[in-house]
Amino acid sequence: MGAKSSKSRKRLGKKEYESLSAFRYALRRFLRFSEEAAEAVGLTPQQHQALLAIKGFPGRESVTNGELAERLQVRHHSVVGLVNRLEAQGLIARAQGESDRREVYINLTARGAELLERLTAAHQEELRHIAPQLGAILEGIE
Amino acid sequence: MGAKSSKSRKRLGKKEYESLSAFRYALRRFLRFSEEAAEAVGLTPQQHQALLAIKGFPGRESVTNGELAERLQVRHHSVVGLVNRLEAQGLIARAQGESDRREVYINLTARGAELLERLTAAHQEELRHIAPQLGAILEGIE
DNA sequence: TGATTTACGTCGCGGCACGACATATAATTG
DNA sequence: CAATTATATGTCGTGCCGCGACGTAAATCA
Repeated sequence: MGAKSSKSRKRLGKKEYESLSAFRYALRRFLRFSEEAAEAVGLTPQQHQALLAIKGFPGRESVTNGELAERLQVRHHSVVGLVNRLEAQGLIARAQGESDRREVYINLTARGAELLERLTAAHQEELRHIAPQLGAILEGIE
Repeated sequence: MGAKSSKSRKRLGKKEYESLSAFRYALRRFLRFSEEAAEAVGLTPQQHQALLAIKGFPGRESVTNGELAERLQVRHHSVVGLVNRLEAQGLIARAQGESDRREVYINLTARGAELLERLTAAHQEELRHIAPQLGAILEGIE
């Protein structure tokens, strides 16, 4: 039948590209908001994400290096540098694992928690604002 | 009243941090998928986003440098380097603006369009897969 | 026409993610 | 229990990309 290409994949029309592009645009704008909020309190975007991943880890508020890497979706040794910079700023503290002394558990300091709280409040508000829009775009893709 | 801090902001409990962190985690996993899909066809993630932003621009399939910068949420001169690399790979073509000769219009070549089509199909499928999960997390934040 | 604005481009820097490799501790196994 | 293997963190050097500062050309305005 009307198969134009070798693989029998669905034809993609202008509308499909526009929907996907609109989704990425909305996403980039949210991430941009987030980047600027982080910088406004003296953090890089990645440092902010690390603090959130620690405090927001399911069931705990302390994570190992490897766990943090998984939550941030980066390699473990990328986390090392990130944690070094956060430690230098006094926003997190390292503690060697008790049962397994290879592990390093990372905790927020009071100062780290305070910065994160401010950022989190701002992000909640922004997300409440854009969530309906994001949802609408996603439905256009389905 | 029970105001502990100077600013009368809402108290944030463990649950709020976990919700926001879960959202960012889901987002990072999607972006990671996207990064790997792009690399699998020989593109950097940013190059893929540029192609999508061009082909998915509302009502047109050709954009100026400045428009592209806005859609990607980066500075205009960050786009210049990106477009240079895409042009070198034969994925896009530049054309000087007709009415305003300062403008540069960027179009996809056939090869650029072909790569983008493959990536777009894969992304649609992935998004259909994770959209419900993303929606559920977002409702937990509202 | 001179001054200002707009659009694109160049240059060098810094942050961060990565691959390759190193070190320390734990677990396994013969 | 010594030797091996697996796991967790850390070091080093590289490359991509976004940015600020600045430059150039074309359009617009006074």
